[in-house]
Amino acid sequence: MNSDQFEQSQIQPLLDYFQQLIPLDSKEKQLVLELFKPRLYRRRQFVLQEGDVCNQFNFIVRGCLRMYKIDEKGNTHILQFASENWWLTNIGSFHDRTPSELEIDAIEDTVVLQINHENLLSLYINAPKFDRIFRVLIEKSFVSTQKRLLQTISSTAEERYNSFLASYSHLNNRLPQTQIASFLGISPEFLSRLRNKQAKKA
Amino acid sequence: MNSDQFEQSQIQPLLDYFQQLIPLDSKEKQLVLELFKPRLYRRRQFVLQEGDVCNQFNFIVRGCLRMYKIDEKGNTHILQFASENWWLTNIGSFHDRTPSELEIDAIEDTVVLQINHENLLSLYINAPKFDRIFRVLIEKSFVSTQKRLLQTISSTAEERYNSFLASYSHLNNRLPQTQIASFLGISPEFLSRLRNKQAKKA
DNA sequence: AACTGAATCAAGAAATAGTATTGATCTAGA
DNA sequence: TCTAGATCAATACTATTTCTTGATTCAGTT
Repeated sequence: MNSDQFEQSQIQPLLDYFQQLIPLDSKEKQLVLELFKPRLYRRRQFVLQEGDVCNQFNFIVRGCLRMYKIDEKGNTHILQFASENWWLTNIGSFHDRTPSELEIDAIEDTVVLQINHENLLSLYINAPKFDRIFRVLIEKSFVSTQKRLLQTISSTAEERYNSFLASYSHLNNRLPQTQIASFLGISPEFLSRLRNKQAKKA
Repeated sequence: MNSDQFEQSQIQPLLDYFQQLIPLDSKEKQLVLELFKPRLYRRRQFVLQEGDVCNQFNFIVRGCLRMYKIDEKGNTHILQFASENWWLTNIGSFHDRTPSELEIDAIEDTVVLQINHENLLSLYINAPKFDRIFRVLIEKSFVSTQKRLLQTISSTAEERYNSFLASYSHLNNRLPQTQIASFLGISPEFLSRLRNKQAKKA
């Protein structure tokens, strides 16, 4: 498979995604084809390192990324997972062109379609419909972050785990327990016990 | 260990290295301290990815890096290993500011001291002695590449393996056999048989 | 004071991924 | 037609990652 075929075969999920929000005309499709580039990240590979300016907006075709912060004690706190058909970027760093405090890396081998800052601006200029599309998609992410914050400040670990299950059931068996624990803000051991408890109940 | 202490403790091998070639005065040492930055790469982490411009000149403090090319069939061919007290950079890409066809990644967790393109130029301007130092060190690498090329076009796999042993005996037990095979340009299975054969002889 | 929801630490166990070996078969070039 | 090597498949071995469990601790409830 040469790299052109690779691009062809990977771009479709993104076109479908846009199409579902607002139909695109052929000029717009063409722009997407030109400006989004596929890229493979291997497990554990960094997509964004602390201190670098985030220059990419990523659409996940397959695999799974995580965005997280490492605190002074060296503990990692996962802000967000992103798997198939989700977006991930450090939008603060991307927008303001400031060094990122967050890191992004791949939990599994992951194929993304990415557009860099410059090309995204050019996309907005050449096809203003994408202003709306990106507004909508950012709203979606924003809302889901709000929900999660609310969960976090109002629930016990078990409740948070259950709502993780409700929203991300497809990731529950796919991700190592340590990652889920770090997303929920509990210790891996405690998550192990929660799971055990629930298994016995059922 | 805070990051200052980390820098302090890691820079010495590089100062020793330079010192051995040509003694440095304190201003020059100071420049080295300011312009070279320590960095840790974890096993499998990329130092340079295909398509990016190589912007760093790396001195290996500990660990091991490899520079390689992935061909159209997906096979990887290792051009060079670099372990303690060696240098590694894609000098073509670094010098011409062109996208790299080669990749560099870490075979082991590796600490390097790196200087970027801009800072290296500034080092040459502020301390012309480094023109000579870097000329010497690049000559060394050049000569060893020539030797290897000559080996490659003139010897059997077994001879090449033996001369790998002669030059890199410290890496023989440290690197996975697959990596050595890819360096020698043979299949891992065949290397296994070569080793077996030599073990029986002895 | 006792209970609950958690954390931390240590030790093993289980699962997975990475690496090496071996035999069988195939191939290109001297 | 030899020889130096590749390729494929199966198995074995090793190392790393992940999970589980018990013991202990701790800070806020009740």
